[in-house]
This record gives sequence, C-alpha cells and structure tokens, in this order.
Amino acid sequence: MSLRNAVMAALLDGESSGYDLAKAFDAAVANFWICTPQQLYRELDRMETDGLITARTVEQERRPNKRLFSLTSLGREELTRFTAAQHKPTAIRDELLVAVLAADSGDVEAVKASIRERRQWAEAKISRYERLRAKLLDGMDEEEFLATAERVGPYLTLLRGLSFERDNVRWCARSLTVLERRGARLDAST
Amino acid sequence: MSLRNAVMAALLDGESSGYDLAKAFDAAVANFWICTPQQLYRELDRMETDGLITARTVEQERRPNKRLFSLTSLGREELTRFTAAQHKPTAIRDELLVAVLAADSGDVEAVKASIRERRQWAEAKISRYERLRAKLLDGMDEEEFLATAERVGPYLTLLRGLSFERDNVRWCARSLTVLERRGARLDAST
DNA sequence: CTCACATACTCAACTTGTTGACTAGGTCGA
DNA sequence: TCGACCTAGTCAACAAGTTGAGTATGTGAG
Repeated sequence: MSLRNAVMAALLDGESSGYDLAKAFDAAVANFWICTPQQLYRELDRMETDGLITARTVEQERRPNKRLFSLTSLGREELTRFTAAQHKPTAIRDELLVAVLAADSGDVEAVKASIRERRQWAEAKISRYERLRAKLLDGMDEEEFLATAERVGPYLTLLRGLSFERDNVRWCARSLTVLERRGARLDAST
Repeated sequence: MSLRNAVMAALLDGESSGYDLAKAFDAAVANFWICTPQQLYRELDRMETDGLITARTVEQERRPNKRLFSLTSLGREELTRFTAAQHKPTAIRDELLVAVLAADSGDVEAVKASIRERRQWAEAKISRYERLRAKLLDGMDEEEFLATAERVGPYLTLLRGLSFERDNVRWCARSLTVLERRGARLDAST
C-alpha cells in the first residue's frame, strides 16, 4: 500500500511520466523503495482511478506519446495523512546475508566472490549518490543548503542511502578478511 | 524463492519446530529476512513435499503436539547450490524514509515523532543483538572465537545487523537535528 | 548497415507476502 | 478465578511483487 506514497512523494518534484518515474526511482528512491516498471505503471493506473493523480497525454512527434502524471489535491492530502501515520520497521530481504549465514557448510569461495561483487556494487552506488548529492548541494556547503533549501527530505534520505552503502562496504571488507583467514587456517590444519 | 534458503540456513543449527523457527527468525534472522509465521508454516509444508526437509511429530502431554523439521541431504545440497549462486542486491522497503522524503510538505512534527520512535526501536534491537553476540562469543574475545568456532556465518550476519542499527540511530539523530533547526528557522521567519 | 540501447509503454501469468480470525490447552499473577 | 499471555499451530482471502514477452520508433557507435 506504500508504493503509492513513494510515488506521490516522487511527484512532489513536479509532473512526470511513468517512464521518468521509473528512472527517478532507480536513481534516488531505490535506496529505500524498489519496484519494477510494471508495478509502477499498474499502480499509476490505480492511483488515477482513485483520484490521487491526474494524467495529461503529451503527443510527441518522433517518440511514442507519453502521459504526464501530477498530484491532485486529494493526493496531497493522502500523502500528508501518510506522513502522520505510524510506520512499520524496515523490511530487509538480503539473499547475500542468507548465503553468508549458510556459508560454513556451503561453497565458501563462491560466497566470497559474491561479497566482492556486492562491495563493488556498493562502491558504484556510493559514487552515484555522491554525484546526486553534489547536484542537490549545487555548490553550497551542507549548512547553507539545509538553511536555504525548500525541501530537505530528499537530502536526508540520500544521506541514509549513502551511509547504508558505506556500511555495506565496511562489512564486506571485514567479512572477506574473516573468511580468508579462516580458509588459511583450515588449509593449514589438513 | 529465498525464504526456503533462509529456513534451511536456520535449520543448520539442528531440528526445530515451526513455532521455534518463527521465534528464531524474529531474534536472529529478522535482520535480513523477515516473514510472518503463516508464511513459515506454508513454506515448511511445501519444503516437506519437495523433500528438502523431513518432519517428525513429537507428542507432548501438556502442550499441543509439534512437528520437528530437519534438513535432508537433498536440502543440504540445495542450500550449497544456493550459496554458490548469484544474489540480487538488497531489497529494502522502508516506509519511514518515504515519509521523510515527503516530510517537507507533510506533517513534520509527526515525522519527527516517527523518527524518534524508530531510534528507540533501533536501540532496543542493538541491545538484543549485543546480548546475542555475547552469547555466541561465550566469554571469548572476537579473535579467539573466529579462530575456533565451527561456524562464523551467524556471527558475520549478526555484525551486519548490529552496524545497520547503529547506523540507523546515527541517521535518526542527524535527521532530527536537521528538522528541528529547520523548524526553528521557519518559526522565526513567520 | 547493423546492433545495441533509449523512449514509452501494455499484457498475462505467476509467486510471495499480509491480514485476520479460529482452535485448544497451559501457566502465572492479582 | 479472571484475564493476559504462551505454546503450536490451521485456514481463507486478498494485496503486492516478479518474470517474461510484445509493440513501435529513433539515435548513435563501430
């Protein structure tokens, strides 16, 4: 029920097509809400019939037509209601951690490879987030930005994503060290 | 498809009833895989028909009978195959972050209250994790434990949970500061 | 000139996850 | 002895998320 709210929050930045929303989700919101394009399109349809958003079709010459969605006042109300509601604690589902939990009686080398891959992925995310941050700050330092910006929400959620990925990198490094030392010890004892 | 694997990983510790698994999930695995008891029971049934686990019924005098599940060799194989497979990057879904994203045009006071609540929740998780950690270490220091323990997987995933929640607490504190300063500024300017 | 990739979606089938209620006894404290 | 909570589940209905394919056009690189 909360993809709706994520979409509405994303539409606070102004009207957007489903396609652009999907990209925006991938860039900035993916850190705390992921979804496939299919989910988005389906949800946008429902939200339109529920009156939370309106669409206007823009005809384009050399591209398929697109529908630009924007928040209605009902949508804004709903979103405000949502911000005032209680929020369930995070739901994480991380296959890599399941694999690490079972690593001791599984394929340790493969798990180590997965951890290395994850670390690289996290590093790539960090640089994307840093670029986004620089763009938000637009030359200002953090203090100045926080004092003058219209919205601080996007910045705060970005910070969360950044520190999550940094934490990921640290944990990957630590786990690799542990698993490697362990491998060396087990080799020595045979 | 991966709740199965989480269940199998949990069964590496020995046979367990659905009820106990639900509790174990809540305590140690919830950090990277959450599910409701209903999901567990349904999945356990399926896993049994698929031959990944076997059940034996234990009759109890003063309590309802229970079924103890344990891994079959097919289950072990499956689990090893899983550890060797590729793992999709994390899927997080956090309503609180959606609310923070929309906070600027929503009910800021309520969002602040939610952040405070989340911080408390995270702190409670941290102490539970610390207790679990002390229990795993069993008087040893970390080096000694990592050198002698049969399994390090559970310890590594626990570390991830711990640092995730510590990061949460830090982010909550930072966000509250930002939102409070902002509130003060806005009040002053009206 | 072809191939990959971007725009901008739609449809269908399927698997997972969530919610709420129900059964049925036992223990423990006020 | 009443109510609250623990053990140990089951059932049904629904909501949400995933996967894979299909449509149709345009741009840019090699």
